[in-house]
Amino acid sequence: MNRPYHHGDLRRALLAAAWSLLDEGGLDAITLRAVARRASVSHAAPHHHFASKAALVEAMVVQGLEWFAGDLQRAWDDGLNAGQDPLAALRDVGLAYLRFARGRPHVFALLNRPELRRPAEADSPDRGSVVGAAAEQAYLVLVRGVVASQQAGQIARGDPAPWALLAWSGVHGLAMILTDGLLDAPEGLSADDVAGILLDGLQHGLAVRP
Amino acid sequence: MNRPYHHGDLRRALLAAAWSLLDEGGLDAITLRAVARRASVSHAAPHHHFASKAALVEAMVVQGLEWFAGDLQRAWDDGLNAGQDPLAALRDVGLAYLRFARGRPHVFALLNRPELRRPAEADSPDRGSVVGAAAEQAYLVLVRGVVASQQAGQIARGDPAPWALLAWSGVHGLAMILTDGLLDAPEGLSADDVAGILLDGLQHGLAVRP
DNA sequence: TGTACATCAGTGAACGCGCGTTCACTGATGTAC
DNA sequence: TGTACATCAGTGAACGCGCGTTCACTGATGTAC
Repeated sequence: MNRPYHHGDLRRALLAAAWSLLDEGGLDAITLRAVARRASVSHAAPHHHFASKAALVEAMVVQGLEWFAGDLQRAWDDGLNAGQDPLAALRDVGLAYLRFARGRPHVFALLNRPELRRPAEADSPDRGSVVGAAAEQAYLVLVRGVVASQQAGQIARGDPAPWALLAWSGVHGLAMILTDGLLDAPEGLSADDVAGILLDGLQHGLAVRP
Repeated sequence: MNRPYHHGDLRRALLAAAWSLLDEGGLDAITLRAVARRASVSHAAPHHHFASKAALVEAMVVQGLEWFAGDLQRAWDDGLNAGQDPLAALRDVGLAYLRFARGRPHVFALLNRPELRRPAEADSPDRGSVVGAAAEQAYLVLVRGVVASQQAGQIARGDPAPWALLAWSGVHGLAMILTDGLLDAPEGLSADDVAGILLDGLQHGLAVRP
């Protein structure tokens, strides 16, 4: 292959290389040198596109959060478009959450590394807020779902935050258990079964009590 | 201080040093050299007590799981001894879970590193099972609580595993959120408030529906 | 259309760093007699 | 109670490793005229 001296789109290629390394070996597998190697470029080349390793990882966190929030939003929209009531659509958001975590466990784990979501040093004062804004998008999908369910009379009125937190905790906890967790899934149950059980339980927990 | 040439209890001192490093800086702060430094010993000394860094970390995981399971068991016993019904005692187990996670977030995170709970290589074939047995102790506290609640008529009969999973997911998810998570706690709520809300929600989700 | 030149985006050698591990060693301890 | 000696538990120097980063460089590209 007759590669020109200039790559043309190295920044994108470096990110792609980093994602594939992450999927294969987790965060520890990401080093600037490995990324450069996989992109078939000298190990100093990435510095023209990312000022430091931290900058590369930050770009990944932001992109990962966008994917994640996008998946959740899409599940919500699709549910409503299919004529579901808000609580059922919210359940689909939970399923999308679990599907994301199971489909790309290392990406999911990356998004849950708190030290990557805080400004590391004074050299990037706005880092926390950029990342924080991306994370907020995901949370807002959930809160909007809770509010819509309240308006439809399916969840008790009042501050939606506690309900959103309950739902998020349950789904997040199960996602951790399935990908990372202390527990194995109970014998004889598939991950989908388990997800269904959890979401049923949450739905009962959230539903207005007659 | 007139330290003798032989330390006397270096293995224990090394573990203590490793725990304090973990609490201060997380898993990445644990290196054999740093542990030796903190124990005021040359950096080759730990090899007389731990064959490798992995062996040290494994010892920590086992000890951490024992602490964790012990806290849960104690909460359950104390609840029953105080005359509570099983579901209320189970709620106290959840509180103990959250208290452990918040009190020693890096220890909690350590217990949730799946790569540390699997045998790393063929050189320790029984490693997974030693660690797994420790983890199982914690889970069994929960399952026993669910079974007792079922016998008391507070949770619907049948396979306790799904209920245990629901409870574990909710508490585990909240623990992750409070220590590591994507979300901040809702404004104006303390972590204890949030824990109370979650546990109320779970209790409603678990309770037999009249 | 051609040419001069600034800028961009790579290369490859080199830096210092902390790491886990190995090694020959030595001082301290405990035991047999 | 002494003494010889094996064993234990440290020391400190050295190893190779991969890392992030820096540097002087050079080939490719785009632009002004």
